[in-house]
Amino acid sequence: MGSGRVAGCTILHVDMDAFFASVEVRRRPDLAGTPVIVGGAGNRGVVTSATYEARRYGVHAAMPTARALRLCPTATVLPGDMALYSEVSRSVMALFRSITPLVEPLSLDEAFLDVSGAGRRLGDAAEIGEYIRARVFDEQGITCSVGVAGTKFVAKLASTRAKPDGMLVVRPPEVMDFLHPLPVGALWGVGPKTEEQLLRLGLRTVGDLAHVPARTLQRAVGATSGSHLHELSWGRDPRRVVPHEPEKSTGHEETFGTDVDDPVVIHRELLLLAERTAGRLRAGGWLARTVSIKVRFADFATITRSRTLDVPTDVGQELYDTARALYDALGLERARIRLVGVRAERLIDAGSAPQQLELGARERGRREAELAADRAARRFGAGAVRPATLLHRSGRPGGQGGQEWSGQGASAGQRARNRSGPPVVAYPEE
DNA sequence: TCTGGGGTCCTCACGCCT
DNA sequence: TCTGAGGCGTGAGGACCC
Repeated sequence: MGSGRVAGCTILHVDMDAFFASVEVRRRPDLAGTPVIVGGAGNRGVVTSATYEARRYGVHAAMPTARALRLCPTATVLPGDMALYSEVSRSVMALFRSITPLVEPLSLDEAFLDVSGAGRRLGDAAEIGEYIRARVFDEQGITCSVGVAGTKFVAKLASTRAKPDGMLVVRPPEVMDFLHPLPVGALWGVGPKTEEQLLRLGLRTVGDLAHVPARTLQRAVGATSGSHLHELSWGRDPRRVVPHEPEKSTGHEETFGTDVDDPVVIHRELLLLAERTAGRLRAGGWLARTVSIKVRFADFATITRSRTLDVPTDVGQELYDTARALYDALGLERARIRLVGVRAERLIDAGSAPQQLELGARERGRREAELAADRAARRFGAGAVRPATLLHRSGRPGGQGGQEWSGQGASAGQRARNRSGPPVVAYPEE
């Protein structure tokens, strides 16, 4: 594995190394070579990214920040800057697309590339991998790791093995030698629960799994997952690199700084989350057919409830009305709530959705107000315009301070300046 | 130790319709 | 007219990924 021509290998998996933390170090060179953690700093924050210097202390993503700091007291904790990471991500993805149109982003920091059409121009897949690594470093000042293989799944495992700042090529004849010694948990789709089930069957490695009849696996983990895992264990993965998959859902959720049992606070949070979700729907040009809510209780038990709408919508007030009805139907009497979330599901393209004759003037007026709010937000920043009740929020992280002006019954056209910040306008709720 | 936020996919149960 | 099977949509929950 590693050198020479790479016949049969045209799929690259490119993964930025400790992406968020690396971007922060680029911005603050004084932190180079030191442990840096990006994540929430509050009592309920978790690590989203950590430099390799921090990982040496056992710090990893999804770990509570408080615990990470106990393991690595000298680490610098930074809150994160998604706008900056998105900008770097866009530049990196643009570089990938200059090499091949077949780029499938998986998240901000990783993507699959099918370079079968780029060979004549740039060399074989391994040469293209090294070219990408050099250009990402030259242009962005951060490192990435590359896996090269004949399938997406092996390419992804290869990039993981190559980290940090490396590249691994797995040619088709080498796939079994590469795969079979790996622990079953290395397979895509095997998380802690499935791994536990497989270990109970005595299956520790991918090789163990490959030599068990597919029907045994299907009995253990379900028909679909069982046959899928069996195929993967033999290196079979027919999935192609697909440049664009349409979004299926979008939403927001938020964990309260401390558990909440006040229905007024929860309703207000649902309104905020519904407004944000609707803003995303309008920005993406989607309508939602289904609204779902998520409620997590103090003991971490989590429930979801959903309802399909008669008429698909991108209006925050309509999302909120449904979310609130779903929440109220739970009949929770002062239960202690840790988190609430609102999601818009079963999205359809707003442009292709049939016009609803029953869409009354009231709803249309509301939608126009929210569209005006979107325009104001683009001009003055998120949160410049919002429903009146959200101007008087307190007791939750991210709540707004008292510097703002609330225009009672103001239209989006009415604006006022607070003493130091951007204009803030409120529109009344229905 | 005490668990964020944004997603996707799968399974199962249930009601409705043919 | 009744009944059962199967398809389908919907809703809930769990597992997993980054």
